[in-house]
Amino acid sequence: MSLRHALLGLLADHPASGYELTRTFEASLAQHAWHARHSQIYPELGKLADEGLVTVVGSGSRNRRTYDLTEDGRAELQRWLLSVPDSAGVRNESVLRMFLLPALPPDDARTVLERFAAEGREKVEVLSGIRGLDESSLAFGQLAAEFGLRYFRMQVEWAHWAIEQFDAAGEQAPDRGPQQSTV
Amino acid sequence: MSLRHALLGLLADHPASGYELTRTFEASLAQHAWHARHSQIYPELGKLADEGLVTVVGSGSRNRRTYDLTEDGRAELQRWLLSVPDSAGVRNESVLRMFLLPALPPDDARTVLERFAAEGREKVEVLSGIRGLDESSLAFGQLAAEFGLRYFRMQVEWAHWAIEQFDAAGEQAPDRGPQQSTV
DNA sequence: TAGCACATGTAATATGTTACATGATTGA
DNA sequence: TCAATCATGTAACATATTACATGTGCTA
Repeated sequence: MSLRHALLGLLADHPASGYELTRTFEASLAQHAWHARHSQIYPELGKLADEGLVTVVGSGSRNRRTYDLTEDGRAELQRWLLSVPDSAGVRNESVLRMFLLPALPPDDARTVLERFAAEGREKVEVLSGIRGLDESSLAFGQLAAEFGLRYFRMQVEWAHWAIEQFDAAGEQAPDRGPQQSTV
Repeated sequence: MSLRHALLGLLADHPASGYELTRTFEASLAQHAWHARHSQIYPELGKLADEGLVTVVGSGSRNRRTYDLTEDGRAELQRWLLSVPDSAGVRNESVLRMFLLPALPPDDARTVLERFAAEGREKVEVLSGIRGLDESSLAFGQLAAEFGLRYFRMQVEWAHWAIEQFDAAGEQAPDRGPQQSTV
């Protein structure tokens, strides 16, 4: 039930439409926190409205409706934020791939690790630009951007460390001859 | 379809039963990579066996069956590891909570951040002990442990940074008086 | 002989993805 | 007027969780 709390949390920042919320998910939450598509967001907003946790505060052209938190919604959000999470239930396909790399021939593993490091460097560059753009208020976007920056720096450093490990493992077994790639 | 690749990846390390795989998920993958329960693992092993990607290589008491990769299974695993992932689809409830903290009164946000930092410190301590225990081979467990160590150090540092931000935001608006907690 | 860890299985429910569907508004 | 973006909705399917269900082997 994290989707509904994610929606409540975004609406706590400012009222928004389903469309805006969908784009905020893509831009801000999807990377490290929570991923959701519009096909899940629109029905959930409907349910939240039925339950009185959000309410429609405006409508525009193209059937656009703007939602805001109700008092009940804010209370539920705060209750959830202060509660102690029971279990994580983390899902991260990139990290899963990295953990399973020993199943590849070392040369291929290195190739994938280089790719992982390069992706991290690119993300760091993008996020370095974003940081500090809006210093006026402490919004969730700033917390997310700083987390992302630190995360991707860690990703790059870990990948370098992992490449060293594969190199060292290769040197310890030089009798196996040059490693054959499967690609 | 990452679950099946996670299973193939674990079996690439060594043959295992559904029960062992379930425990490896809990101990090694669930934290950062992929979470799965036995109720999902057993049926998926059955499907993988039907499709010829894994095979039963032994059975013990209590209906225990040990699975191993087939050649097809290894090929599929390597194909997947070398393919470029399309979209992440990340899910991490702890991080989601942290990003939404601005919805709390600053005092409560700080409390939750302290909790987050403390959790990170504990994990770092545990993982510092694990690291270097099995230096003989480069197994996925070592990649995961090192990633975890670096991740939780980052978590602690980010939490400290975030606490500073909340403190600074509080000082910029001292006219609002002492912040009232909702708890 | 009781309690715990081992070991597997499945049904009902909830959540999430993919694909299909529709149409308005804006800017080149 | 064409393409892109805005804006929402839903049905079919896939994946994941929770709860229920059964029994074995070990050890104190």
